[in-house]
Amino acid sequence: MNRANRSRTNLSRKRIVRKAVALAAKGGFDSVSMRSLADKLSTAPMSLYRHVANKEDLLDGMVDVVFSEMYPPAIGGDWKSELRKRGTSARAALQRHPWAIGLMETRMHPGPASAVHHNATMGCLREAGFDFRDAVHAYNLLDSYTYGFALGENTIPFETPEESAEMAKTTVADRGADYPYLAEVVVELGKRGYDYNEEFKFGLELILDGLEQFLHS
Amino acid sequence: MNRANRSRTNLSRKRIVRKAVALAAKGGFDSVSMRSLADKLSTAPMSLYRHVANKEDLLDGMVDVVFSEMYPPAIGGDWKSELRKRGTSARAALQRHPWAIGLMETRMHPGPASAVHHNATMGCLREAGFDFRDAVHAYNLLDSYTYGFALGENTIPFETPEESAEMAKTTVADRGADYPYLAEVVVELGKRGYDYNEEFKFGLELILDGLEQFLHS
DNA sequence: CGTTGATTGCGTACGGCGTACGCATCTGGT
DNA sequence: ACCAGATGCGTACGCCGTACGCAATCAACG
Repeated sequence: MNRANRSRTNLSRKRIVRKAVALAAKGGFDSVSMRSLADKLSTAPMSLYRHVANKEDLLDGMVDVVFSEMYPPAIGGDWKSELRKRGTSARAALQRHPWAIGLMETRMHPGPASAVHHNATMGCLREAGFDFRDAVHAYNLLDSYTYGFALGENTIPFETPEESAEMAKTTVADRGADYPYLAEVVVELGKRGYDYNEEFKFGLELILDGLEQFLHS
Repeated sequence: MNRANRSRTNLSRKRIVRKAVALAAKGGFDSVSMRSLADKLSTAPMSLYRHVANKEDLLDGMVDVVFSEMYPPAIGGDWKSELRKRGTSARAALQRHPWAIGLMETRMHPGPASAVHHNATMGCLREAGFDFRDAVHAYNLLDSYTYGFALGENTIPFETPEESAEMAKTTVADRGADYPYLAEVVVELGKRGYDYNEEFKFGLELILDGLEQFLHS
């Protein structure tokens, strides 16, 4: 009766995945449960399973959304600047979707956007002159750095000044004298904070320069 | 009656944390629940809470075990070789304890081993000649790479040949022609597999060389 | 020795989770 | 008008973390 006139094809994989990403953005990754997601879509939990095999499959979809937001480097262009753009946009995407970091490289069934992206990046490296093995090396290096940086950036224990201060106390106060270098970090970083953009750029540039030298050697 | 003669102080934070790490090693991270852990310790779930504030606190303890297994670089030694040793042992530790990767940088209450380790690493960089800001840059670069690499290494979708083959099919078979570079990766890697040691070494060496150049510029 | 107060272990219970299973309802093709 | 397949959903099971409070034990003291 009530739901009788609800048009039947309101639900779809796409709509579900979209809402899941939105929900994760608003309430954090843990707030994405099949139950809460169903609520948000004004439907029942088990209804979702007609469009999504299981939660793992849902995560596959969510991850692919993130991949679709990363710039796919042009194959055959200026590899260094293309990969710089890729790195920057990848970090930005992971910053927008922190929940994705631990999932990106874990998927058993990569979606279409993932395929496009990986193909473009690998192609960019190969056409830049790296042979297969070195391209894999370079790819791994770039991605490890990017994901690792995002991991640190988005899960840093002190986000607010007061949390930082609290941590400074519990970490350092008692035993600060024993760990002078660590104390310096906590104090200094609490004072001026981080510029993550500059931080990321430093590493990315160093790696790209290193790869260029490697390529011409 | 039955348990009356059970010596009372069998349980302790240390024993609990140890068992938790062992359990994670054997059955995977998800198998570490307060219930299963209590089982392994022949006690009741709620008994654990006398020695551990909550599950988060338990994770803090587990993470500190992993930190304690990483080589703390000597402050004032040959920074490059010290950091190479540190990097190698850090990766090894994360390989032994894959469940830790996503947790290491997230802890709000770092344990003693964590403090020692971070202090040593930061000290090694400062005494190598990096000023504070650059030392932070270098530290972030090294750790991002290490954690990112471990993340990829330990969660790679294809571990067994058959899984690799299955993934090759679903990823590439239909649409392989559209993604030639990706197809190459799947096929080649399925054929000869990975040498993670060499893979990690490539990036670590490139980064250390880059840092050295940066230091002398 | 007896008493007492603190420490430690645990039984019960609550509200969440993912999802197997099967029925109810709607829709499009004949 | 009918039926077959697609779609939505109600119920139920076995997990999870943990709040709460009682029971058993041990340490200290009179």
